[in-house]
Amino acid sequence: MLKIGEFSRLVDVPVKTLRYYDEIGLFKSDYIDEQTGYRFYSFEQLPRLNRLLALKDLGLSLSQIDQMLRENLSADQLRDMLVQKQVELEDLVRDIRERIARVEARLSLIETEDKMPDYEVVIKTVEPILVASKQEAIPNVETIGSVMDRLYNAIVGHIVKHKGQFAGPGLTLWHEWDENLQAEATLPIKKSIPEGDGVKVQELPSDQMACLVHHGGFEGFPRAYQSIIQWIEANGYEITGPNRQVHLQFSPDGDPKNYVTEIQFPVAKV
Amino acid sequence: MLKIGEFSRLVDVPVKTLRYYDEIGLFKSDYIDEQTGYRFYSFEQLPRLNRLLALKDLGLSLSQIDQMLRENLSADQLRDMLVQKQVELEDLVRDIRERIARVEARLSLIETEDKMPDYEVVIKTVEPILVASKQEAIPNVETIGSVMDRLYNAIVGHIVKHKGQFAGPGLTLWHEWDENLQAEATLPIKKSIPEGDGVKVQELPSDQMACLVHHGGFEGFPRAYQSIIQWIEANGYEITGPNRQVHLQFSPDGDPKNYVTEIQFPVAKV
DNA sequence: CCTTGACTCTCCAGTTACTGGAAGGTGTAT
DNA sequence: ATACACCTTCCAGTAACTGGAGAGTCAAGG
Repeated sequence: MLKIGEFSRLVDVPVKTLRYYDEIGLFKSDYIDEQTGYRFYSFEQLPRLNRLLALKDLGLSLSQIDQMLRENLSADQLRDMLVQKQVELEDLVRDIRERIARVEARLSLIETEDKMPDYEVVIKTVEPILVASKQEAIPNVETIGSVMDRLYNAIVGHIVKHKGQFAGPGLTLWHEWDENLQAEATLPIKKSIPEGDGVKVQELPSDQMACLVHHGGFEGFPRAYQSIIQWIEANGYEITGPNRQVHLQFSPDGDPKNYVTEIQFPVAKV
Repeated sequence: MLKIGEFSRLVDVPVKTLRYYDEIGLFKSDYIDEQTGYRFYSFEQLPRLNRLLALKDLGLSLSQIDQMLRENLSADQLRDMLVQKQVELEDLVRDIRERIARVEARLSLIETEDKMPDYEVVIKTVEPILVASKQEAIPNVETIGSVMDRLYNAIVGHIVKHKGQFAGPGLTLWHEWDENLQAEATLPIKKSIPEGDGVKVQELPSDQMACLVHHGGFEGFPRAYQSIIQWIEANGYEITGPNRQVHLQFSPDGDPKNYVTEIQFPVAKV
């Protein structure tokens, strides 16, 4: 019979931890002196504790270990648990690898720019959203403003005509980037309305998006786009569809300095 | 101004989490209605939150992030933190890889034996220990018992002669395994005593040991040794010195069934 | 105008696997 | 007798939330 301190030294487990295992019923002392409350451990307990430590070393939780020690389960069950743990650990390694890649991307950004980046890119999942939309080709960059105005006005008119309810800020989808610029203006609505007047009604799907928030007028967009695209490449994603501009704060006659636009690119891991 | 739920949807962060960040002062709402206590958030807060999320994505703790957002630190400090994080993450990956290897080793053990292993091997660090010891060659396996008896008796005699104090169970070191078997019997003592009678006094160093506890007589040792050596190989360790048998429970005239012996091999990762 | 349902508030408890500390009792060596 | 090493219980804290109870607020529909 060994006192807790001796046993602790023998098995190289802190006294506090042994008391904790005792408390939660995972590993009880063999015998307790009723007078003093001293715990005593025996050599016969060593196999159980060593099994416990070995399983802990595999990364299993104490409650899992408790289960395994209590009901001595079949080899099949045991193998299942271990295989599951294996998968879990491999997932974890992948996650951490990605994280390391992000840290490295940021480090290289610091090397080149010598400061925190201007824009922060975050990955998030957007909800599906019901919108009324209208699409049009844009002949050249100078006309973007007027075309978008026209598209949004047409959608607003159509929604009002059908007594639809607005459900949030407008967002523009960019379908083509080459010579023939294709923009789709959309306005979220609460319930579906009939199509017509060149206005389509559709649900934009839920998707994983790389997002960046831009404050100010459109003249700052090129830098913002450059940042987000650079980030997407540096972090091993690829673009999987049309990007969005969410006009969080916008009024056609307001001061562009107060505009807030979120740029979103649907992405997936390469 | 957005209510917490709207803001939550915008940034894809749970309401509960926003309230928590508010509570710990990491990210406060822009304005609180004094009547209702409702929190309101503004678009101007987006950059700060996005930076926060980006840093969290790198695996930094909230208190580190708080620090980084509060005092906007130099590029050097930032780089240091990131490099440190990088090292930390790489260590973590290594740890998990080892864990995966252990899980795989156990799985393959299950495949071959179709049950939990008889012996559990654990890695632990043993404390340095002061011992009186005597070494001798053992001509053949049959004589082990008598030789060990003689050695231990000699050491006991020597310790008693010098009024030394015993400090725990005896342990045997095995120096050579080939034809010429070399065993060193040792007995822990509390304080140093003079050498003599062929008895040496030395401090066994602290070391990392692969350990296994065997219950019963010496006839079971071959299987135990096989198990531990197999484990050491399967888990990518190598043996770095003489192994020990710690005679936790032993008396020369007791019933061998009650013997408890811990077999320890000093090991290091390959 | 009232009700309903969605939303918000605060406060409290629980999660994991311990770790640290305080206050007080026990065992042994000098 | 006393010092000290060791043991006991109980309480609090860790990180980053998550869940729930009970109560107040807001906007839309009937």
